[in-house]
Amino acid sequence: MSEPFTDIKRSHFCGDLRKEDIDKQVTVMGWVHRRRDHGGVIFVDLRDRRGLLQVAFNPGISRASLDKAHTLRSEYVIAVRGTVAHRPEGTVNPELATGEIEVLADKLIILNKSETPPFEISERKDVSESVCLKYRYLDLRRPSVQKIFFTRHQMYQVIRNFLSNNDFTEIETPFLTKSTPEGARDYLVPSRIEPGSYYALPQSPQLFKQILMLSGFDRYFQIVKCFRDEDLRADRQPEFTQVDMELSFIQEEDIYGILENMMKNVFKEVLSTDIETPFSKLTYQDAMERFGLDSPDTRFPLELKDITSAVKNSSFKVFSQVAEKGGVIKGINVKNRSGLSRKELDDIIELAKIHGAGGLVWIKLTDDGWQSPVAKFLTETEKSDISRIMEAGAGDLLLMVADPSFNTVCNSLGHVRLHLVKRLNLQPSKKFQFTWITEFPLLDYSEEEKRWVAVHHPFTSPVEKDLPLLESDPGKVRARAYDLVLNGSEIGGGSIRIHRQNIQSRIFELLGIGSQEASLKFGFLLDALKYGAPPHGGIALGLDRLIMLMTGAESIRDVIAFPKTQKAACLMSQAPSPVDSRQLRELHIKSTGIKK
RNA sequence: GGGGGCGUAGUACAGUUGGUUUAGUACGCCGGCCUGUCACGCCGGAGGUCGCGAGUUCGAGUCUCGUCGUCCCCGCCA
Repeated sequence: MSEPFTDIKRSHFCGDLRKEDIDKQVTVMGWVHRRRDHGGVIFVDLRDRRGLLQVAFNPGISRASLDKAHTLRSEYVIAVRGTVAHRPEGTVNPELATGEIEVLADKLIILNKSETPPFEISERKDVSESVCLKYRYLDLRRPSVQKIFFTRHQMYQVIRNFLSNNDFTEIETPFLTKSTPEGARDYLVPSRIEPGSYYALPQSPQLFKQILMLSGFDRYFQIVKCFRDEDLRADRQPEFTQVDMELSFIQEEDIYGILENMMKNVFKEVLSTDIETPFSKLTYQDAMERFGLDSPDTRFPLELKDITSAVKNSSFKVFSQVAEKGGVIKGINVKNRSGLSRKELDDIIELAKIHGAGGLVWIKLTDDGWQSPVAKFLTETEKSDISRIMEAGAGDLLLMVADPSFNTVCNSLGHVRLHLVKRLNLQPSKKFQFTWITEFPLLDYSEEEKRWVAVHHPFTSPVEKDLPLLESDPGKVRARAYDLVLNGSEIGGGSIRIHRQNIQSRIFELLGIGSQEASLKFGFLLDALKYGAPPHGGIALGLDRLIMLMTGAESIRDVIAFPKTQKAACLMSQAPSPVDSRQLRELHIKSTGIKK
């Protein structure tokens, strides 16, 4: 029978009591973590958000409480009054922070009972993720799970304090906003008042934060949810949190400096870790050339080398034909790994193919010479050129990819590289390696849409001296855009924006967005730009990913209190779900879906 | 949209070439015993739509097809 909660007040958290509290009368409240019933004496591990505390029920202290304690079960919510006592000789538990003491209970109140939970609230997690997510409220009771959210909270506080102390103002922007072209698919919200019209949930507060700069706030930030209706990944959720910021009268270096200081603070305050500043910088081009990816993990060697010049005339047709088409041949030298098995090589080839490569050529440099399916095609000159470029010697394993597309070569080898890092269990040179990726291309030609599309977004400023290339060679124009990469994960990105209307018009023209369409889609920003826009720029960091890296979480779901599955469903609330037909009528919506 | 993995008591798993009993094991749960345990211990007990639906077969947890859920990846997404 659960009892009323009156005339009783908690005096301490369970996890906070120490031997300094011995002889104190305390009242603690929490959940029955575990009960050990010895008949004549009962121990209960009582859990609250601060930790575990052993409560002893002893007939010498209170017969009534002991009798009542027999009825306790896992996850009952109880209040216990008692005296803090040193544990008897030999019964101290060094595993517990409170292990030197226990509370001798003289009063027990059962505040609430619990059904047997579907799984133990234990740190030995042998429960599948979908069961955890269905009962997320129980999963969240685990101390290790709670710890992530305490850490996350702490990170928020450091960020807010830092930015506030640096003249940033936190301003909220609308969630019910306007759908914009470009970028990700929007989540739409139908308008009840305006039939056939829709709001979109923001993919980011991009346009609004630029407007705030035009309004003269000078520095803005917001810790804010963003929404993107795209397929999920281990590090992608449909709604996620960014710290979004925008600054006026600044250049790239100003933003780098502020972010570096902010991250220094975050890591110091939250993890007591000193990180190195300024962060290293890599141009997009160098990142691709050396690491194959635009979010390179630079903590490991195994860099890509370009061997096009060495094999462009090779009698191995795959190489020579790719070179003829203007493609490249790149390779990785895996030092002292010529002993890798056929199976492992096959896995690597398969991985390269998944990432777009037609295939992958391997060469084992053994003491008996070059062992490879393509060895017989290579001349001695070609071999020595390859060896020179790749700094290869006996015992090494060379992996090469050739493709007409530079990006395909880099991307596939970049992923092969990461696979090798994991497979060979290479140790990172640093725990946290931040890198700025700079000089992204402004535009990318979309074969699918047959037009140029913005790599970052359409308001990103081109590099001033590349402006003449806008019309002549758009693919060569560099953007004043930058990404922040931590240990091979992109955790943020931003750019200096276009604040001059004539340049914005040229960009829209390139993107095939007519002036009519432009004013329809984001006319308010274009209008605003006419009224004295200061030079401005900003950045946004994905806080879910950042906290993942800080806590070592394997999945983004681990750092979100109520995450969604890969099909964007919430297993706890059962969202999304069908709605009443009356709701649809009010919203002037008729579903064409055929979910049985 | 595509490729791959997984799905068996509350939970985590085992289940052989398709044929051994009533589909097992551990934890949890229920009952009993137990005054120093701490993943307490001992004795006993209950608990199964083998995800769902077809098919092959004398016979399916096991094979085939479909479907649903979940995870990883490609495309997509900064």
